[in-house]
Amino acid sequence: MLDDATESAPTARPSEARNRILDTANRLFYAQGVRAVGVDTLIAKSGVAKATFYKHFPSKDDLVLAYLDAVDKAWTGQLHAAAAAAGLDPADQLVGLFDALTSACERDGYRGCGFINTAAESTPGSPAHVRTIAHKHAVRAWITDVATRAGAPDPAALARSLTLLLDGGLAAGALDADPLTALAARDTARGIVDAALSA
Amino acid sequence: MLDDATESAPTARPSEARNRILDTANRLFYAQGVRAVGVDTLIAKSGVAKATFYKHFPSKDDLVLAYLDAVDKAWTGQLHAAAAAAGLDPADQLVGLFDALTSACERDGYRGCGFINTAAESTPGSPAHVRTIAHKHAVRAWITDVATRAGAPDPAALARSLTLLLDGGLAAGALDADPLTALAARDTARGIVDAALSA
DNA sequence: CACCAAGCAGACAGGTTTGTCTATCTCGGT
DNA sequence: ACCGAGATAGACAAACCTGTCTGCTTGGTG
Repeated sequence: MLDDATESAPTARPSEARNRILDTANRLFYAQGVRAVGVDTLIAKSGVAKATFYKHFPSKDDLVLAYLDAVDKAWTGQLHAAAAAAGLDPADQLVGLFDALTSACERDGYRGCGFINTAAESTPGSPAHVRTIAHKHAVRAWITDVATRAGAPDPAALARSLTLLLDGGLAAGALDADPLTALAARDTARGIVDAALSA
Repeated sequence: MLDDATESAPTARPSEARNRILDTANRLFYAQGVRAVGVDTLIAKSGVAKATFYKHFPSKDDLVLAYLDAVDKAWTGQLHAAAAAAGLDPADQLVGLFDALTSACERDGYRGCGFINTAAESTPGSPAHVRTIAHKHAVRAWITDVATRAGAPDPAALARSLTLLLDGGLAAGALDADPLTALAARDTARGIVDAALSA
C-alpha cells in the first residue's frame, strides 16, 4: 500500500518514449495551439502507445505544463544568449535582448509566444495561466536586474517598458511575420534605454 | 430555383434572436476563448432554438467572424474616444490612446485583446487570422494618421512603436490585471512621443 | 380567413476527445 | 531461466461537438 517504490508512479524521469512525446508536443502545441492538438494525434506522431503516454503524463494538462516548461527554458535561454552577445555593457545588453526577438520572428513557423498563446486558450486561474504569469514575472525580474546594473534611476520602470515592448513584438510578430516589426521594437528599445540612462 | 428573395438565405439583418446570439457570443467567446465554447452552450445561454442559430450563422466560424467584427467596432471606438478626450493636440491624442488601455484593463473580466486571443486559437491563413491582421493594420494606419498630423518626422515608425506598446499592454494586462502595467505603457508612450516630436 | 416567415423544442447522425483497460512483446539483470 | 520494467497495439466507454432534420407555435399581412 505504502510502498511507493514499486508502484507505477507518474514517471518524471527521462526516457526515450517520454522525450519523443515531449518533442512532438513542443512542435504541435506551438504550431496549432494546445486545444487543437488531440491526445491521439500526439500519440500517433510520436510513435508511442497510449498506455505509455498516460504513464508519463497522467493527463493532457500535465503535458501542457511540461510543454510550457520547455518554452520557458528555450525563450529564457535565447534572451540570456542575446544579452550576452551584446557585450559587457548592461545598457547594450538591454537593447541586445531584442535580437532574440528578431531571430525568433525570422524562424520559419514562428507563431508568437507559446505562453501567451496558451494563456489565451486557458481560463484565468488554471495551472497554465498561473505558470504563464510566473514566466513573465521571472523575465521581467531578470531584466530589472540588468537595468539595475546599467545604473538606471528607476530599473523597475525601465524593465516594465521593455517587457511591454517585448510582449508587443511577440504578439505582433505572430500575426504578420514582418521583420520590420522586430527591428522597430529594437529601435524603440534603444531610444527608451538611452532616455532612461541619460536622465 | 433562382428566386433568391423567398428562400432562406442566411439572415444578416438584425433580429431579436440574432442579437441575443451575438450578445452571448461576445461574452462567452471573450471570456473563455472561441474553441472552449460549444454551439450547444451558445444556444442554451441565448435561449434560442438550434435551427434559429444555424439560420443566422450557417456555421460556428461565421459567428466567430461576427464576434470579431464586434470586437473591432468596440475597440476602435474606445481608441477614438480616448484620443478625442485627450484634446485637440494630436501629440496628446497619441498619448491619450493609452487611456483606452487603462480603462480596458480595469474592466472586470478583462482578458486581453479578443483578436489576439482568437488568432492564438486559429491557424495562420484562416479567416479569423486574416481578419485579425486586417484589424491590427487598420489600427496602425489610423495611428499613423494621427502621428502625421502631430508633425512626426517619421509617422510610420512612431505608429509602429506605439502599436507595439499597445499590443504589449493588451497581452500583459490579460495575465496579471496589474493597473501599473497600463500606466507604465502610457508613461512610456509619453516619452516616445516627446522624443519623436522633438527630433 | 389563409398564409408564411420567424422562432421554439428536441431527436438524431457522425465524428472527435480524453482516459481506462487488457493482452502481448522485449529487453537487462540476477 | 526467470522476473519485472517499460514499451506496443488497440478495444472500449462516456462525453462532447458540429450540423441536419422534423414538428409545433405564433404573430403579422394580404
